[in-house]
Amino acid sequence: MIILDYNDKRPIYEQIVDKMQALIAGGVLEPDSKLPSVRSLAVELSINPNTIQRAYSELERSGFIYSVKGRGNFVRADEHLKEKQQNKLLRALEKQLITCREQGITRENIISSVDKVYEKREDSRSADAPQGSDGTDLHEEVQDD
Amino acid sequence: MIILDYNDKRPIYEQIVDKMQALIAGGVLEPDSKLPSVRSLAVELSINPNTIQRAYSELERSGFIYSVKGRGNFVRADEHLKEKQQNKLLRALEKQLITCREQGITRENIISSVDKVYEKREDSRSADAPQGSDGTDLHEEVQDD
Amino acid sequence: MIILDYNDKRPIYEQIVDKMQALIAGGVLEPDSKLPSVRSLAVELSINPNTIQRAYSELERSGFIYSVKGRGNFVRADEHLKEKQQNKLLRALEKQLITCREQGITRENIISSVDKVYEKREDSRSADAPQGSDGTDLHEEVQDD
Amino acid sequence: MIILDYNDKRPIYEQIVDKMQALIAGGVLEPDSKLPSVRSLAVELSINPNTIQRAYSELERSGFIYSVKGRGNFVRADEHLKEKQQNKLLRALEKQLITCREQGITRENIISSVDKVYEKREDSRSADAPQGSDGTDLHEEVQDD
DNA sequence: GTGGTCTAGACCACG
DNA sequence: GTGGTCTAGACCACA
Repeated sequence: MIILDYNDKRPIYEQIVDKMQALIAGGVLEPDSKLPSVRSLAVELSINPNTIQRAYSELERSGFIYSVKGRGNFVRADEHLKEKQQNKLLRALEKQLITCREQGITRENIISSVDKVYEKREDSRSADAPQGSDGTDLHEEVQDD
Repeated sequence: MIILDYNDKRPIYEQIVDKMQALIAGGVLEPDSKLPSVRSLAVELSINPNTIQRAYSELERSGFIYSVKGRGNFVRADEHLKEKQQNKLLRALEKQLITCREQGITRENIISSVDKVYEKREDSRSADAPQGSDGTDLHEEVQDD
Repeated sequence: MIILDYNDKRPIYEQIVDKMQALIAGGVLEPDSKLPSVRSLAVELSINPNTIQRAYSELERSGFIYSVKGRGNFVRADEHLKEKQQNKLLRALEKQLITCREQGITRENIISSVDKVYEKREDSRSADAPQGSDGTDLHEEVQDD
Repeated sequence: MIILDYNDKRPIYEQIVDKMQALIAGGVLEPDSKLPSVRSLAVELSINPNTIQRAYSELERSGFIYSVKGRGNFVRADEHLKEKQQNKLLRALEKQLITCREQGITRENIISSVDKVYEKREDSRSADAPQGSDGTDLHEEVQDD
């Protein structure tokens, strides 16, 4: 379910947080369902339990999960999570759009990119998945040159 | 010309690199014009000269400037620089668009954001600046929750 | 009678202890009346009997109940219980008041909060409940930021 | 400046966070002043640097400080911090007041406690300290019995 | 078994 | 020297 990318500059715990947020906001993980335990996920990803612990702490802090001592970590039931998540993404997108605009990229260029991304999906969606679901790479890094 | 933001998570040298790249690609710094010396810029920004040196090295590596031993650093005359820069931005944008799509954001939502960013500017552009100019914060940070 | 809050950071057994203490000190549970058995309460709350056992042990230790082997757990008849409970609350309140004072909060601010809490209740009390009754969450958690 | 209480149930990092928040919101630590480095404070308190790191992370997350890699941690300049901090305390106080009210404690009892705390200070203030400053124990624990 | 905290020691990026 | 991440291993409280 979660694939770590050691070439990614972002820390491991952050990669986990992002994937989990996407999975939760995307509805793949249902409210009140139990997440893998800290130790078991650590074994599964072959990383240190402390790193999982940190990821889970972040997720709890940001309201995606709640943890009960002695029982485990559970997906928080919050109707507005998906909406919040989407707003966050849109705000981030707008910041990037401003940069594009400032560098002289035209609105047409942008729309063209949007279409490229969305039309590709439109094709595969009907034959493939019910809705955006699997690829969950938030904030992916971009090579500098 | 360059304003450092210590609240920004990105390292100082990277802020400088991004700013310079924007200034060069945007045409504010003209081809073959001389950049401030490492030492003077370090004084001006009151930071460590090593940091400036690193930024200049990065800029040289990515082809935005060239350095002449004993004379200084100069803006590279490259017709395709602007284009390369824009392509880089568009590729980054598309990655984020994919994430948006995967989280269930509709094409309409995206277009709406695009319009928000571009319409606002259309107004000010005619009265203000000929083209993308100063506000050039790439990769700007976004609050997590 | 008892509602567990799994979002609450406090351990389950402590939530039970606090609730019981409030019910007993508030007179809802009368002296010498029998508490639900460990097993039945565990079933009712669908939690581990060990947890109930621990809560009851704590209650016995702090003098709120007494247990008779083979017969069950009973509310202790102690005239001073209510008073002790109130003193405990007042001492806790004073500790927090000291913190408030140290952070520059004025006596007027405090009084204003006191009035907010007590006036609201004055209205509802006559039409509602004879005295402090159920909502009895000690140490309730407060969002950090 | 910071005294750890190993008898306190609260984790060490949280004790540090609370003290620091009090010191910052109380104006003892001035905006943009540098905090002790992670390592040096660890030595001073004779605890592990990781623990300090965690405390500082929490402080940054909650907006009290900002950190610059390679330079250190600095007090954030935020006019509203003190206000926010006081509001947080007042909200926590009100929760506790509700509990008091529910346990039958009268408004008079409360006021009496408030006066006890504030009058005592009024005496010592004129002869002692200019304003609430030194004692900085937020959320202090209260014995159960 | 679960989560949570802490230590000891290491490595990296930044300035 | 600074902060930040990660590992390994330990201990505790809770259910």
